[in-house]
Amino acid sequence: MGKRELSLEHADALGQGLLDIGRASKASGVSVKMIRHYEAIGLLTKVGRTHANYRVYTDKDVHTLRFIKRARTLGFSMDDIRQLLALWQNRSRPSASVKKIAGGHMQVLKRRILEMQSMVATLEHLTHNCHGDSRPDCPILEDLAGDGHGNSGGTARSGHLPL
Amino acid sequence: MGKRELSLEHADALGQGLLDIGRASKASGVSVKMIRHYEAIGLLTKVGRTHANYRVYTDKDVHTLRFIKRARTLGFSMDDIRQLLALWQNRSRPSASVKKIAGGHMQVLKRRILEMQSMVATLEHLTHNCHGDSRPDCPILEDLAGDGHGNSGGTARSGHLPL
DNA sequence: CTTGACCTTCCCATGATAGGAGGGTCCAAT
DNA sequence: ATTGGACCCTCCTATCATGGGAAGGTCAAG
Repeated sequence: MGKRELSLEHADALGQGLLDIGRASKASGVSVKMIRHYEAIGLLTKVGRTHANYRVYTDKDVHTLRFIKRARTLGFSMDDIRQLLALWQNRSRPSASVKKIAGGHMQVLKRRILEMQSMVATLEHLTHNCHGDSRPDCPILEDLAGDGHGNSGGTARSGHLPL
Repeated sequence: MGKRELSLEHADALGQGLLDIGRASKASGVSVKMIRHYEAIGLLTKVGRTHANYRVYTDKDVHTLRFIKRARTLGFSMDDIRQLLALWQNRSRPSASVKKIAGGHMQVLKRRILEMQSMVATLEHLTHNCHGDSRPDCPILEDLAGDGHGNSGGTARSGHLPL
């Protein structure tokens, strides 16, 4: 069936190395949706268009997309990426600026890792003490409930609220 | 400086232990915004109201809020919490059900930790090789750009873990 | 009565990503 | 030439948990 081979040659001015958004997506690993989004938020300078208003991507654009993709894979925020792209495109950048962004990001990551490790440690402890059978007694729930009172029906003295 | 002391006594029928949303917030550590939100999404059964339409919280409601708060602190999703609350309120629950939810959550956490540790390892390696001075040469950018050898070590180019 | 701390509802924003509706365009096969 | 369908376009909605703020009501204290 119609498997549209490369075309858009008809477009106003193009040599080769020009891709439509679907091909740019495959070439970069960034989804079509996200490519449009990155353009919308200004991460990608406005790309070209065919006469039919189709976006046209150069090898350079695709390279930028791969850059973004890789940075996302390393967990950088879009904001960090915006700065990294600017530095990348500035051939007289000081590498210290790049290193600083990366260092800040690592700190964020490390803090999050510690938080999650603490969660895991607690959960590990609680589940270790939970028999995990058909009986209702459960230290996990007891912890969540605030330990102190075994709970539930305890303060059943709820005042009726007639409204 | 009308510091509205406890009142809402005027409300039709109340003994004590009944709080307005602000007090319930302080007592539970859950923000006022979130208390309303939890009610809206059905995590909290509808609370009482005064004649003036103010929400009224019982000790039991506050206990539930603290339960939610604690579960969030341990990183459970709202969906997990919904189930945990149901189990908590079901006095004949099998502890195995609770343990299963906690175990699933731990797996999610552990996977995320591994992902982030991998990011950190890569970044650590890259920043280690970056002089971080005024010169533009930067292995971090080289890696992101995918340009040739950004990748000297072993860890670098992968970025994906088996999920 | 005024003040101001508190409450109410409703709408909007975040960050990164995805889904879908409704409609246009290109090309190959009928 | 028409058709089918793969692809493109824009615009709107949703996610998840949280918070900000506007516009207005209520209450106790000064």
